[in-house]
Amino acid sequence: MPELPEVETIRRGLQKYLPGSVIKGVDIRLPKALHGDDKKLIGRTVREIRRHGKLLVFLLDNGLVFTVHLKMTGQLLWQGKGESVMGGHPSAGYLRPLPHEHTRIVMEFENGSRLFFNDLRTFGRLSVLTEEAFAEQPFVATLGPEPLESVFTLEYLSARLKKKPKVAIKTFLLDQTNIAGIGNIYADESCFRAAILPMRLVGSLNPAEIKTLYSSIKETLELAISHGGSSERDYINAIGEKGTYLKVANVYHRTGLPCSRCKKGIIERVKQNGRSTHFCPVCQV
DNA sequence: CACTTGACCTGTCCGC
DNA sequence: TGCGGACAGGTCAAGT
Repeated sequence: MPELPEVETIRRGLQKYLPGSVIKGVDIRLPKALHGDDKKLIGRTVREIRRHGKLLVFLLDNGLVFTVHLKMTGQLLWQGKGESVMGGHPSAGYLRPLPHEHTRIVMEFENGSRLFFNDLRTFGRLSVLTEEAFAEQPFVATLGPEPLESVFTLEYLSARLKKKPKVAIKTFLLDQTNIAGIGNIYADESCFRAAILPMRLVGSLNPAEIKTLYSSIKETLELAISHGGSSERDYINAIGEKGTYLKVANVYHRTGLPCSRCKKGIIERVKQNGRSTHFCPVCQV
């Protein structure tokens, strides 16, 4: 489900409400959804919520963290004491009281608020570990730079692209060790913004195109965050609201519709690495 | 070594 | 209406 803009939207919501809350209990309704020792969470205070790519990291006191990866259909919903934030599922197009049958973990806090982890497809995970163990996780240790932070420079992107000339541009963008947080929607949308075909090989990019791709990635992600992300079916933020990016999307889920830029092309969809790739065959070259 | 495919799951949607 | 197959935001292991 969620890519950088969606996870960042959830993070901002949680960061507003959660810090200072003390964990009182953890109800694990699907055992495999939690890795590590949940008993260590009891009595800990949530200090801060960070994001590394698509991974949410909850910093607790005493050097402990818990992480949440939502994978395809995960949701994190915060409910204040006595409030009734509803959990969307799915595609149903309506919200239901929490917990419901796709609620995998419920965290209860001393102040009466609760955090619900819903996940239809059960790919998502909550992990409890020390800060050191977290940093050593292969996925974290090899994660590429945050595309909206200063570490992600044009020079970095150029150098990294030069190392993988034979892979398709979209494949490069989806590889989390190159750049953190880009998924299928924003890979396609970034390529459209850059007017570059996603299936082209990295080695075919000239310096001007690399520069355009660089700014397109940043602009696309910033625009998506400003829309609160994309709600295709399952995604809702920490308080149950949908994101509106798909209303301004140019190619994702617009197969067969006219191109918003050149007005001539009809958006096409092809399979690339087993996933859908959307593009305008006329103005993306 | 680098790249591709299948597996992990549940659910929806489309065509016949 | 029923049924089979394709497809869905991600990542990892296994295979080529």
